[in-house]
Amino acid sequence: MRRTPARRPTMKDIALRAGVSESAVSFALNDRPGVSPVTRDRIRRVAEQLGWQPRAAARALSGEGSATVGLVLARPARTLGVESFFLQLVSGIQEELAERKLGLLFQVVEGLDAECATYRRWWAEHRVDGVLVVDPRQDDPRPDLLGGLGLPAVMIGAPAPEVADGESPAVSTLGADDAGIMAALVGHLHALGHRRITHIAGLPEFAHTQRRIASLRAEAARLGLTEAASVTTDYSDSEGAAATRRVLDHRRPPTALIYDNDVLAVAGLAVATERGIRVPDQLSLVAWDDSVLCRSVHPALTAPVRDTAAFGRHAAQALTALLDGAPAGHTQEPLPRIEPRGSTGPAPDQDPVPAPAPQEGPSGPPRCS
Amino acid sequence: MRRTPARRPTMKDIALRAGVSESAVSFALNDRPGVSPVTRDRIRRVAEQLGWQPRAAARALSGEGSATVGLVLARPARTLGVESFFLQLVSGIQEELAERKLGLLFQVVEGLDAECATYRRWWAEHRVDGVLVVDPRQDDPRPDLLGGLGLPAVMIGAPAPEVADGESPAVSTLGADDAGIMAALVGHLHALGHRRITHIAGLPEFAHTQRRIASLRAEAARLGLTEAASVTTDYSDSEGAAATRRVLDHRRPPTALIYDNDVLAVAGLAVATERGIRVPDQLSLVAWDDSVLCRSVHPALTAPVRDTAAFGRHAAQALTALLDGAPAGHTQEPLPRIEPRGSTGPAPDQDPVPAPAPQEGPSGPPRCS
DNA sequence: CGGAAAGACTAAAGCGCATTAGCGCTTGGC
DNA sequence: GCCAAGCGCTAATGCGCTTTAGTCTTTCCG
Repeated sequence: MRRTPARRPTMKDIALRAGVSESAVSFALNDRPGVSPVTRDRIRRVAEQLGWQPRAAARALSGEGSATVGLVLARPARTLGVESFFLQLVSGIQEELAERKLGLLFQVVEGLDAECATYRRWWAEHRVDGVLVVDPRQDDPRPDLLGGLGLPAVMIGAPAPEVADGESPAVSTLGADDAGIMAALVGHLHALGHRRITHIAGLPEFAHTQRRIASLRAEAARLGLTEAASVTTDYSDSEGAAATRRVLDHRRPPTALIYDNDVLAVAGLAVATERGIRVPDQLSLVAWDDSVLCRSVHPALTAPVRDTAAFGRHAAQALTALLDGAPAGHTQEPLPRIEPRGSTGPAPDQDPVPAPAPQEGPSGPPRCS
Repeated sequence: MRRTPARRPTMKDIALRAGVSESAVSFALNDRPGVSPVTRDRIRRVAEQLGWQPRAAARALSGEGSATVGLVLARPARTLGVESFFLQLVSGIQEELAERKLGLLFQVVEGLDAECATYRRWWAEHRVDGVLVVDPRQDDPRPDLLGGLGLPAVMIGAPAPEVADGESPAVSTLGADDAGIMAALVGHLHALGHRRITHIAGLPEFAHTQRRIASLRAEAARLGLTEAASVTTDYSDSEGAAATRRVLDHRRPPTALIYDNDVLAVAGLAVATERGIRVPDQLSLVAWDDSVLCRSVHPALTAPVRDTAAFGRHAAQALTALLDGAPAGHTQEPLPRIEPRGSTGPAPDQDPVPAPAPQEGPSGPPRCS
């Protein structure tokens, strides 16, 4: 038999017990003037003794906001439970939110449209005070949408927006230096003697994918590398493996591969292992995001080591600043350091010999973007 | 310059426009009797036209519940962003919740105490109508806590609780057949000729860890395996690797290893690779949870393939049933199928030769639980 | 010593919704 | 032809909190 649940105390209970009016209680508990220090203390004691907590809905209804921020993840299911990145990010976000007693409303949806619909609904229902937005895109409709709704937002991993003089941007942005990282990775490989580098990228509609592709091209031009290219994938292991096979089937395959996330890189490493290509002797591999994964496989994967939890914390800080009334602005994350591990080494003198794959038919021609 | 955000319409606006009272609007929009079909339609149209959505706080305040369920993840940060399991689970949970227009309040905390504190706070603030609880433990305090608070809850991955006749359990449970899976895994390995099996387990305080350990012991006894043991870890890659090293350093090392999650297994595979132990010729590996990871590494890891998203969906269904007033009960997940992959093969005729680890001092004696 | 100002506190209204009581009208049964 | 019942709707209340507008008392100053 279920015990009848305890009734939660309200301010009225406190007022009764402390012998004051409800307003006095409100003033006392919200650090507002209007009550003497002694009364304040007494009220506080009673509140504590009763285990009172403000009822979220009542607060929200009387104009205080919902004390909640939202986060929507819009990724196809199969690439979802994959990257350590998100849980790390969320974990960092929470650290900051917990301090401010803000809740995190979380939603996983299939695509961009559903994501936008979620924002609209949250806005209409007053469910969140602001949102954190991930995976900025090319021609992203979300800043305008959120700006139009007047819903405070932080675009995580987006560059500073271009705004006309005097205008203030609709949303805050938290930049990750993709170009800088790419330059560092290419520099690392170039220093090891690599001249043919291929970039196995993620989804082309994401802005950071485009930035990385552009940066690779720029660095290649700067260093005089004529054979540097990017191919895009959907972040899934299968496409990572397939792209790797295609690239390695090339007449003059690259000596180094840069993968846009850990899953792609691990899948690529498996392809190399399967083909008997020695890493890093014949082929060097780099993963974009560091993770347990990168450290777990053998050889461990060279990767830029950034503090993802801190990234999340900064994003949450940018949002709380916005909620406090600060104008939207831009923050830039520091450039992470490249951690060289077993998967990168000096470029081979000769090209790696792509042994025919064990149980595989002839591969098609490599398709590079 | 930020546009002044649009004012969100309330029922009063609808009432005004439709020329009826607020109550009529409430009746019409909540499918309650008291308005004629024509008026109802008119009101509905106006509501739609205005893009009205019920304000969550107001609903909650007038006794309707918060339309939100909570999920707390209490895992040390370093083992967090690791398993695909959680995001998959959450993704499944959302599918169900989205249909019922329920939000998911998500929180990551450091430990059990913080988790319990979160439940208390959520309860006191009326922030959630129910919670989903993961990682059931030995002597878990959470069912009693939640039962006492009268907060509907579903323990994900917990066996049916023992309750006295006539009593109903405090919370619902959704069982995963750990014992059955372990039996199937041991059976698979036994059929391949393996006789020395070690189980690299997860955190000992989790109930499922204990169930798996007990099941391994039982199966070993049934099959007459004298050398079957479990060692526990914290799920981190480093402990997975360390445990693997210790076990392989044994005088007569096992020919098969069962890992309690994908990360441990991948770390174990890396150790084998690093030592030049051929998988599966000399050593077979099994991962408990299937994931992209298991499929990405080479050789791919044999694992029980369960539909984690469905698991999450079922958990959410159990909770919504509870919210609808159904009594707490138990549901059992079906036994997943074991997917044999490249990491398991016939037991070697001879023991695998544990080559001395490259840069490592002599290992201590293996410690098994 | 009178009046203004400041301080401590209370009363009351309002946030947006659900719900209950109640009002006026139409029907139906006898 | 009258009363009861039912329908369609409105008015009013309450959820728990914040906030504004007071009220009453004390203090300070000219």
